Amino acid sequence: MSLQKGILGLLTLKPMTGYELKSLFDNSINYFWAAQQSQIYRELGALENKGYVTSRIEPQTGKPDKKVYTITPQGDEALQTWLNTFPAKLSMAIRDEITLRIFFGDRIDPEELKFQLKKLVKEKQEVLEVLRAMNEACKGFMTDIGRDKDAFFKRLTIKKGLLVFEAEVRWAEECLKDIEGLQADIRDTV
Amino acid sequence: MSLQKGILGLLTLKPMTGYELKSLFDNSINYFWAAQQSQIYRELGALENKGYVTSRIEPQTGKPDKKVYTITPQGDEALQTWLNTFPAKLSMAIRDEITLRIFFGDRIDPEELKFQLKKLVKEKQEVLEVLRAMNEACKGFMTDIGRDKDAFFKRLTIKKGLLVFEAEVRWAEECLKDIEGLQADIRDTV
DNA sequence: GAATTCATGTAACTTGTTACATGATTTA
DNA sequence: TAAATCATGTAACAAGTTACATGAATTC
Repeated sequence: MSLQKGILGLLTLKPMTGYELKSLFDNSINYFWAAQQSQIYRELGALENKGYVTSRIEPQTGKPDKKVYTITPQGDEALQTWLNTFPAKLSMAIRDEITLRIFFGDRIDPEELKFQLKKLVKEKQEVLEVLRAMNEACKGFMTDIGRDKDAFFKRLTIKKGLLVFEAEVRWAEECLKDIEGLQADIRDTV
Repeated sequence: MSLQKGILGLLTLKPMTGYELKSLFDNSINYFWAAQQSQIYRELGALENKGYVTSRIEPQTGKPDKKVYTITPQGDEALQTWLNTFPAKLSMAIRDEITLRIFFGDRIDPEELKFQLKKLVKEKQEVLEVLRAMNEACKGFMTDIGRDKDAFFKRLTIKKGLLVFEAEVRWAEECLKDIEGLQADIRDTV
């Protein structure tokens, strides 16, 4: 359901094709809501069946035809209803594979583990750089606070990514240090 | 797939029933890997088909019969293979509903938003308290470091929960402050 | 007397993932 | 010439969610 609401929300910005939606997901909200392209097309179909979006085909020359989706008043209302009704439990189920592996870390070669943790740090730091750039870009629209409420909320979500990913990087770095300590201890006791 | 590996990993501790596995998931690794009871039974069936676990029925008096699952050498090997082969991308797709809602926060009543954020803080802080207790409990097994490698890795995962959830609480609290600031600004400019 | 714990599961459904298929244009 | 971009989707499968069904024993 939430993916449908995410699509509706993005369509309030402007009418878009499935393809454009996919790249918007990837470039703006991917760090807190990921979506596959096949899922987007599927959900767009479902939304059209419900009358929450309409589509029109725009022929193009040289490029494939576009199918542009527009949110309807009913779609807008459905989005608003969803926004007004928070679920009983806000924190969702987590599935974090790297942590699961580390839980069974005594069965993994420490060197391999360290290699993977370093890779994780690199991955997360790349996202952090993007988020920092996004944050700076948002500041521009924030000069008169309270005016651009939209940029205000976008920045809150960016801040979430920054704080959480920074915590993850810090964790991975502490893990690296601890594992090295463990290795040194094992060498000493032999 | 990972859920199956999680089940296999927990079964290395001791043979267990689906019911016991569910409560182990809930009480120990829930904060980084959640599982539904119906999913656990389904995956246990799949694991049995693959020959990764075997089951025997233990009759009980007064209580329903138990079906105790034991990991097989093949299951152990499958787990080991999985632990040795890390995926190309370590960070998994995130779906974080509260952040999605805040992204469209300009369409939500600020008072409602604040109420929900406070609820989120409370939820997360409850988990944090459990994690802190778990962390203290683990310390007991850590007096001679390097010995109890198992407790060592369990603590690393606890640390992840602590750092990430603390970051989330900090974020929610900053959000609350920022939203109050926004409300004050709006009052002033009217 | 109602709710919780213990213990099994099934059924129906919704979401998410991976791979495939098509085909022109542009960039490296 | 190979890869990436633009643009549509389908098919098959894997994983996750919600609700239902049964039933004794225990606790509030």
